[in-house]
Amino acid sequence: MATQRRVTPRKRPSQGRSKATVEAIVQATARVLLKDGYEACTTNRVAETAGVSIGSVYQYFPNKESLVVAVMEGHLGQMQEALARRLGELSDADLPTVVKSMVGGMLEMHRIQPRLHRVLLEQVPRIGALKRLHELNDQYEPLVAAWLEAHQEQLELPNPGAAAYVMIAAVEGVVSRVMLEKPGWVELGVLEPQLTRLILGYLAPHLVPITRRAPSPAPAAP
Amino acid sequence: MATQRRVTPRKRPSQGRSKATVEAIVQATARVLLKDGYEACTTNRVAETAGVSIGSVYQYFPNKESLVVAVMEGHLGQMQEALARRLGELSDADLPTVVKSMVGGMLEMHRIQPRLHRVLLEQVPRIGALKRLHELNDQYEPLVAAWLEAHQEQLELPNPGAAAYVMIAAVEGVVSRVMLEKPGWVELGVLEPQLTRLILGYLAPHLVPITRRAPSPAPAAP
Amino acid sequence: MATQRRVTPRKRPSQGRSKATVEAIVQATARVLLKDGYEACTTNRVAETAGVSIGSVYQYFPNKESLVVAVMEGHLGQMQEALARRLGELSDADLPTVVKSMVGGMLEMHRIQPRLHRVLLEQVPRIGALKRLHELNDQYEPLVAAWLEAHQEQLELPNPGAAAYVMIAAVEGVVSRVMLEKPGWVELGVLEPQLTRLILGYLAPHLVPITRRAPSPAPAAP
Amino acid sequence: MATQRRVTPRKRPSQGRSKATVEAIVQATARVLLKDGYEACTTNRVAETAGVSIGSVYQYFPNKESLVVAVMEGHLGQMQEALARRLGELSDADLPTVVKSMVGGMLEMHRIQPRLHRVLLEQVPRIGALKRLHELNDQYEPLVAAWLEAHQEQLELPNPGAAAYVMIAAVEGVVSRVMLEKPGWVELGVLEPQLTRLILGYLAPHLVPITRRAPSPAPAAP
DNA sequence: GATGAATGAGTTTTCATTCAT
DNA sequence: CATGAATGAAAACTCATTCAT
Repeated sequence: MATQRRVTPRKRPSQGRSKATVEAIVQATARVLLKDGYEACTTNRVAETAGVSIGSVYQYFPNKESLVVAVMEGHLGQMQEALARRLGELSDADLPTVVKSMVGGMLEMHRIQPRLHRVLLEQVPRIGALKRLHELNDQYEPLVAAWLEAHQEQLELPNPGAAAYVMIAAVEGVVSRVMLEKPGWVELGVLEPQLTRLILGYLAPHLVPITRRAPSPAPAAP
Repeated sequence: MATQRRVTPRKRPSQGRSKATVEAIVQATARVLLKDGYEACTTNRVAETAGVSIGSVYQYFPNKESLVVAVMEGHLGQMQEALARRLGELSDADLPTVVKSMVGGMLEMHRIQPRLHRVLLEQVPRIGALKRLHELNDQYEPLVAAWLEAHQEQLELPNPGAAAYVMIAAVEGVVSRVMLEKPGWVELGVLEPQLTRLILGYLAPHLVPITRRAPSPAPAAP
Repeated sequence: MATQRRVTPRKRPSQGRSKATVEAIVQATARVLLKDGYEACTTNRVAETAGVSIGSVYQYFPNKESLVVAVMEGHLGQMQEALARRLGELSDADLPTVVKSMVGGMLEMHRIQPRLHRVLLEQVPRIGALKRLHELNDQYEPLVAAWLEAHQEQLELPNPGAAAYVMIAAVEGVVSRVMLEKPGWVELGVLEPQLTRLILGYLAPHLVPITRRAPSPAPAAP
Repeated sequence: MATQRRVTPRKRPSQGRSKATVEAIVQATARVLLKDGYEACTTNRVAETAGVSIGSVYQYFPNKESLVVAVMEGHLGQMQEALARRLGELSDADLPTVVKSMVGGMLEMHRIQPRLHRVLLEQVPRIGALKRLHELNDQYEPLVAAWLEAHQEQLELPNPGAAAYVMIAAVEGVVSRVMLEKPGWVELGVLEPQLTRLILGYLAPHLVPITRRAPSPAPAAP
């Protein structure tokens, strides 16, 4: 389809000054992406915004794509950390805790630079931000799968192998979309209980507390 | 952020000859997108592939973006139809039928031109394919919501207002991702029961059949 | 410099219907020139404005330039007529009458479609409207020269051969410019006496009436 | 009518190298205009003629029009200077001197690149060369008007407010036209005395020397 | 004659990238 | 290392003109 090319930074900046330059360039790229969109994000504009010459940009980055990739990696790295903080250890946690961790982690990681996230997802071609986001999620599949396996008896899983994957994908899918369409739901706390129920109902329907006549009214979509 | 511009076709073809031309152009665009990716999808290449002159392309489409939009609209239109066929009427269906329709409809609509779908999602900037896909889904929210409301008694919904939305988003999120990462699951019939259980567990956990010791091993991801 | 090409209409319309079509096309050209300027005056737009197909335009006009030339010829023809009406016969007129005729004729001919005149002069390249306008004026040089020669005795002309030319050029130059910069002057009657004096002072300074202390204030430039 | 767009240079050249580039581009534009006319004056041809890449042209000029404007500004600047040299100070000069300065200044400024002048006037659309030329002239109106006012007593002006304008327009009109139609007249010295008489007869007819029976024959128009 | 779909050479313009200073 | 002038391939797009119907 399309030709591959190097997207990794050209050289590691060793000295402090260089490191600052590289940082400035990456931040400038993010800023331009946010302010003007991908199409208007030219290398010259990035250089200008960063306050360096275009030559300096090419000192550290082999091409334009690598600039955007650097921004994406930085952003995904932060998301990764946010998720890791919550999901890091769930070895001996009980089911509600695990579900809560998962849902909470997903929500938290999507609170990081949501506008930049949107631009990376919707506007940047070829970068494969969606794929990388999925991969990020997938890293936790083994962890979740392991826990599920370890607690199989209390669960009602017809297909434990697929469960971790489906569960992660479902939460990520809902959160991701809500962030784009109804960001208010996250802040209002509407989303979290729904997701908790969604996952709990999936893993262990018999443990879902019976909710008779919920008098709580539906929230207005923003 | 970025400036808007017209993406609607320039003029309606009146004669039969020109109608064929327009069709050829749109199909050529899709073909080039698939074969060479978005970046290589230049207007001249589209014209060449369609077997028309570049002038004819601009006779009917104001700019490059409008070409891709036309492809997207055609594709989403087909998806829409596929979903509508299944979800069209669920007024007096029972719960399992409704869930099955939903899940089945989503799966079916994602079977349409999955490679083109992927290109539109991952490579085409600014077009907002993701957004449009979400909008397509959202059209069915009222339908599903109405059904949920009509059958509230047999359900266990703490927040019926959000339920339809979450439910659709979850299924779409999982299906969409599985299509990209594990397309085999769909054909193998792995996904459908999982999604059915996911939604059933969400809407009415007390109705999920108890599955003791499923001896079926997890399928290997392709 | 640039290549010559045919600018005359392709064929004379013989039938009434064709004549109407040609007329419609020429008028449409003028209308588009006025409304949108030369750059936006494309053949297709002219055809559309005229309510005929582009093919019909090329039935009667060999190329775009001939369209604009036709407009110019029509316009200059009208100017020509206006001037001719005044300058047609001055054989036995006296000096003030001749000068008045000249100045009046120039003023009158510049009252014809001044906005179209401006567009033709300022925007249309290659057509040579300025040159044609000069040529139009120059047609009257022999007439004026003959009169001057016939009345040499009462004049004070050091170079009667040049006088007609200079005189015409001066009046045309002033009128033309005033039309662009201070059109109000023409209507207010400011210009005519000045031009009369200019020419009379040139041809026969001793005949200029002595104007002591003109208390009339200067008119405000619009 | 037509949309405005930027015609000013894009960036000021800072280094010596780029200053030479800009100069080469402007000169090349003038050369191409002269040699091939406006229609054939494409940006690529200008770049080629200047010996720079097309990219360098767009580094300093936002579009084609701005190139031609730069040429026009340069040309008008030179004209301006030529006129200023003569008209700069006429505070305490006497009438014949002032008239001579005016006429001489106009003639001199029209000796500057007459062929380029013609191309700019006749071929270049939208640039408004005629208007700018008028504006250039008009700058001197106050100067001339002030002088006229200061010497009102010795003049015979029915409308001093209009006099300066009419006078300038008349001379410019004649000179401009003679340059196009009878350039020889300027060199042969035919024009200057005629214009002097024209203006003198306008401002102070009683001061025009009586010319009896000029035996000099009229020169043949080239 | 009339139509308007089709043409395609030719233009302007952009922008990632290089490299002399 | 930093600079920014210079590059030029390549893209989008226009519009006068032709010609089959």
